[in-house]
Amino acid sequence: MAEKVIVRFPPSPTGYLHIGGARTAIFNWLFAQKTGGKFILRIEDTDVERSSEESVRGIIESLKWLGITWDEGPYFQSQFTKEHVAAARKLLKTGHAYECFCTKEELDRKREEARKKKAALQYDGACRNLTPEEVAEKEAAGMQYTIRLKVPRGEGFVSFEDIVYGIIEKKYQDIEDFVIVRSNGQPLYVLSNAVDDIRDGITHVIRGQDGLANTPKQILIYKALGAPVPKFAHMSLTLDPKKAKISKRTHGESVAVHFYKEHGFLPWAFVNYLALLGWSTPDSREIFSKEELIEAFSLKGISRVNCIFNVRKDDPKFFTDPKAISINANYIRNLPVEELEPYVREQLEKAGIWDPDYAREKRDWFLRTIDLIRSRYHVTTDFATLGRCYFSDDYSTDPKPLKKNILKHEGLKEWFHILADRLEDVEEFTLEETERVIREMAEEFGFKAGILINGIRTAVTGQPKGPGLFDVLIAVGQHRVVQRLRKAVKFFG
RNA sequence: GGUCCCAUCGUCUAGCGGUCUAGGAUAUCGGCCUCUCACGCCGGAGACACGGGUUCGAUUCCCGUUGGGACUACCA
Repeated sequence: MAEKVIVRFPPSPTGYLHIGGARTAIFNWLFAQKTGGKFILRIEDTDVERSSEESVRGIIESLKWLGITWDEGPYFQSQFTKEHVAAARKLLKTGHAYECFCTKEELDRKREEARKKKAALQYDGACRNLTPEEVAEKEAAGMQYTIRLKVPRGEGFVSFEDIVYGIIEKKYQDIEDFVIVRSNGQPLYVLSNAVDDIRDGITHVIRGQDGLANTPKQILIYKALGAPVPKFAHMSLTLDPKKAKISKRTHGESVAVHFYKEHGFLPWAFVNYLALLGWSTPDSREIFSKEELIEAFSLKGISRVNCIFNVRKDDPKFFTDPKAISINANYIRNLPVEELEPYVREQLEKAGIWDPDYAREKRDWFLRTIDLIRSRYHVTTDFATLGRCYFSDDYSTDPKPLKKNILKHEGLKEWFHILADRLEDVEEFTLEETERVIREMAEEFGFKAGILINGIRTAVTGQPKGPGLFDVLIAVGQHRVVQRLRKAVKFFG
C-alpha cells in the first residue's frame, strides 16, 4: 500500500500571485487530486521586510478564483520559527552543523578575492574546525555567529532521482557549508522549508526548476535531521518572450493572475491554458474539463524545457498570449450557456447595464442573446463592450462603419424612416417577417439588400460586424429596432 | 568565474532507433460559407541549433561546439 500523497504550495507573500506561481500551485493541486492526496497551502512569510497581509489576501483570492482548493492551511511559516531554530540546535548538538564567527565583511572580501582569481566562490570552512574551547571563548566574547551545515567532505556526492529531470548528482566538494541560521538567530529558507516539509509530512515536492540547484542542500538537511527524503519533481520555468524569467518587476500586471480575472478570462479556461504550459499528453490534447484534466494528469507529462508565456505588450490585437486567448474564446463559445451566464452577468453589472429581469422573465432572451453573440468574443468583458447594444440603449456608434455603411448612402435617410414604420407595423416580429420586409423594400427601391442590411446593422448596433442581421433584429426587439432606426436618421444631420 | 539544467514550426507541443517526405494546436496567409464579422470547413507557408561519433539506419543514443536558462546571499 503506497503512502498517501501530501503536497504543498508555499508562496512567499511579497506581491500578487503571478502565473508562474499559479502554475506551480495548479500542478501540485492536480497531483493531489489525481492521487487522492492532500494539498497544503503554506505561506512562507519569514521575510518580514517584504511580506504583507495584503499580499496574502491577494494570493488566496487568486487561488480561489482559479478554483484551486487546499485541504489544509493556510499555515504561516513565521509561526514555526521556534521549530526551525530547534532543528538547527539539534544539528549543532549532533555535529551536523557548526557555529561560524566570520563576519559578513570578511566573507564578502574573500568572495571578492575569489572572483578576481576566477576561483569558485565557496565558503572556505574557516570556522569548521574550531575547538570547543575556541567556540566558547568567542561566544563569551559576545561574538555573533551564524550556523552552517557541515557538508560531508571527500569524494562522495548527493544523489536523487527527480521525477522530471531524472538522476541528479552533486559532488560534496561542490557544496559549501551553507548558512542555515543568521547571526541574528533567524533561520534561513533552506532550513525552514525543509523543517516545515518534514513536519507536514510532504511526500512530493513539486516546484519550479529554480529549486533544482539547491535540492542537494535540502537533502543534506533531511538526512542530517534523520528525516525521510521526499520525492522531487521540478517543473520547467515560465519565461517571457525575451527568455527572461517572468517577474512582477519587469512585467507588472500582465503576469498577475488577477489581471486575467479583470480582463474577462474564465477561471477554468485560464487553468487549462496554464496546465498546458510545460505539460502535455501524448495525444497533444488541449481542452480539458476539470475532471478530464485530473484524469489525464501525470507528472510524467511535465516538460524539461522552459516555456515562454507569450505576453504581447502593446499588441493591438492580443493583450496577452494568443493561445491563452484562443482557449478562453473556445470556452466562451462552447460552454453550456448557463455556465457562461454568471460571468456575463458579472460584466454587465460591472458596466452598470445589468437588468435584474435578465435573471427572471427575460432569462430566456438573455441566454439566447448570449448564445447569439458569443462566438466572436474572446473575453467576457466583450459582452459589456462589443455586446453593449444588446443590453443597453446607451451604446456608441463606431465612426468608420457610420461613414461607410450609412452616410455614404444618402437614400438611407429616407429609407430608415420608411423601414421604421414598416417594421413597426409588422405583427409577428420574426426572422422570416423582418427578412421579408427588408428584402422587399430593397427590391422596391432598386437597392442591393446588402446595403440596406449593413446600414441597419450599424444603426442598430453601432458596429460594422456582428451576427446575421435578422437575428440581431429579433434579439434587440421590435420596439428598440424601430426607435434606433428613427434615431439613426439624425446621423444625416 | 563555479555547479547544474535545457535545445522540434513565431509560440505551446507530439515524437521515446526504422511508422518522419516530422503530427496537433495557436498565430499567419489563401479559399469556401455569406448581408458584415466571427464560428465552421478546406488548403498554403512554417521546425528537428551545429559538428562529430555509435548503428544497416538517427529527430530519437553518446561526445563536443554554440545558444538559452537556473543556482551560486546572514532573500523566499
